[in-house]
Formats: sequence, C-alpha cells, structure tokens
Amino acid sequence: MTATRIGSERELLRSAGLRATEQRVAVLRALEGSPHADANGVFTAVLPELPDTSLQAVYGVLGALTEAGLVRRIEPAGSPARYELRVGDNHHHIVCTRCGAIGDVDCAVGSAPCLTPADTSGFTLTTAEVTYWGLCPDCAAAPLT
Amino acid sequence: MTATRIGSERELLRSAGLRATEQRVAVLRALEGSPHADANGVFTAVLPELPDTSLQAVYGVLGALTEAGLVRRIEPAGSPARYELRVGDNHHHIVCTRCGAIGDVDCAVGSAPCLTPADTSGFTLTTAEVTYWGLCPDCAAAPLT
DNA sequence: GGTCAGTTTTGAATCACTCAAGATAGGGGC
DNA sequence: GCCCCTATCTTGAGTGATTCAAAACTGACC
Repeated sequence: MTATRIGSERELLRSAGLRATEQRVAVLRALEGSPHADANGVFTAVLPELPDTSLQAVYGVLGALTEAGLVRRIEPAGSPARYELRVGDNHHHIVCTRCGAIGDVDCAVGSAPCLTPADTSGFTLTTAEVTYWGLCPDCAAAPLT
Repeated sequence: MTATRIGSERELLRSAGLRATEQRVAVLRALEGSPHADANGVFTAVLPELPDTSLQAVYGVLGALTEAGLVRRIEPAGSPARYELRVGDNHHHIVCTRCGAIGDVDCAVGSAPCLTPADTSGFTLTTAEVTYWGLCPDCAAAPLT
C-alpha cells in the first residue's frame, strides 16, 4: 500500500504541466529512495536505470521540478545543493557538522515566532528558514578518530 | 568615541593569538566599513590601502579570522560566502531575494523556541540558524522593471 | 637587530553549476 | 497506431567561488 506505484510519478509530472520523460520519472524515484540527495547523488542513483543519462540532464530535471514546485531545493552552508520531495509543509533541517547528513525537523512552535522578528531593518519579509546544526546519531556515537 | 582606533585591530588580533599583519588589519577595517561583504568585496576594499594584496590572502585571512572567532561566516543560498564582525550574539539575517542585500535581525523571541524542535531525528543539536527572505527597502520601492 | 615559524604571493587546480547548439523523444491530433 | 512539433536531453565547453602547494616574505620574541 505504499504510494510508490510505477505510474504515480508520471501522473505527478503531468498534473504539474510537465512532460513525463523517463529521466524525470527516474529522478523522482531516486529522490524517493534517498531524500536530501545532491545532484551528483541523484545522478548516481539514476545511472543504473538509465545509463545514458547525463549529469547536466539531472541538473535540468532538478531545476524544472524545483520550479514546478515538485521538489524543494536546500543549500546548507558548505554543502552542495540538496533536493527533497517533501514540499508545501513548513519543516526545517538539521545538518551534521561532521559528515553532512541531513534530517527533517518539524518546527516545535509553528512558524509564527520565527516569522516575526522584532526589527526587519526595513525589509519586506516573505519566508523564514531554520537550519539546525549538530551531530547525527552515527557521528555522535563514533569515537574522535 | 568610536571604537575604531588605529591600533584596536592589532590588539584584537593579538588577543586572539594571531599575528597582527597589515593584511589582517586591513581586512578587519574593510569589514567595519562594509558588513556582510563577500571575499571579493573585502578584497576590493583592501586594495587601495594595500595594492599588493592577493585575493588568496584575503581568503586566508578571512579563514583565519573565522577560525579564531573574530568574524562570522554566513552563506545564504545562491550567494557567495559573506563575512561580518558581529560575533558572539544570537542574531540572524534577512536576505533580499532580488538583489542579495543582507540585513541583521535580532530574534524576536530569543533563542529558546528555535533551539528546541519537537523531534531532532536522533541528532545532537548544537546551534540553530534562521535566515529570513524578503525584499530590501530599495527593491521593494523599485518598479518591476 | 637576528632568527624562524607563521603568512602571504604566485600560479594552478578543483568543485558545483551553467550555457549553448544540435540530436532526441513525449504526446496531442489525426 | 502514426506524424509532427516542441519541450527536453546530450554533448561539449565555460564560469565563479574557493582551495591547494611551493617559494618568498615578515612579524614578533629574544
């Protein structure tokens, strides 16, 4: 009963007004398998399925999907851009300072406090983004090395 | 009564255990003049004072100052790294989505809510970082073009 | 003022990403 | 099911930000 039927990605793409190419389907499926993957990670995941895919195509697909609102692009400091399928909800990310692993975090207090700073320096504010930094379970458990 | 006496940067550097080279003093002074400058901006600001300075030296100085805790490095998505002298306090940034201008923002509710997400996915959390996105006063006032 | 490790200069290389031109393949209409 | 048109992908090259390495230099302790 998982929602990952073969055709669902095609329907998702078409409903967003995009052509359902096999590269796009493969990228969506890759992101289902590894959330928060970067462009190269998606590329690696797509290759076995579509060996002729180019890295540039992956960049193009990710750009199109991002623009269509089907994927969300996150860019933690010091890391290449990551992409995830979870869109439309207000969730944030926690990044491991040692290995770069990323986890999803729901905002404990909702969006209101974070969205209303005391003084915006005259800026017109549209969105707020929270990034947490810490250690992932694996790195916290590992010795100093 | 400004705190920007000639010698103060040298004292600051020495107290942090760093050699007070003229390049480092010049970088600190550049950051006083333009907060949130990127490496190239600092380089440009330093050149008139020290024409023989290389861009690589600026990167090296900024890296050393960041490591020593004298400057803070921020990396908004889609922008080169920016550097600022304001360290040690809990303040965040607002970035103009059109021109990339950056402003400082004090957290309206303190750091507590942002630092306590409901579920950290097993991560050990150390810091939280908030980035606001919006339009700067100039871009908000400007027509669509 | 001399000495030496920490810094900077010079030159090159890497990484993530973008651009452009031509080849290819979805998918609506028949 | 087949054709055509255009969106998309492939191939190849280029850019900007940043880092690496070796040699020249210089700040700071003595």
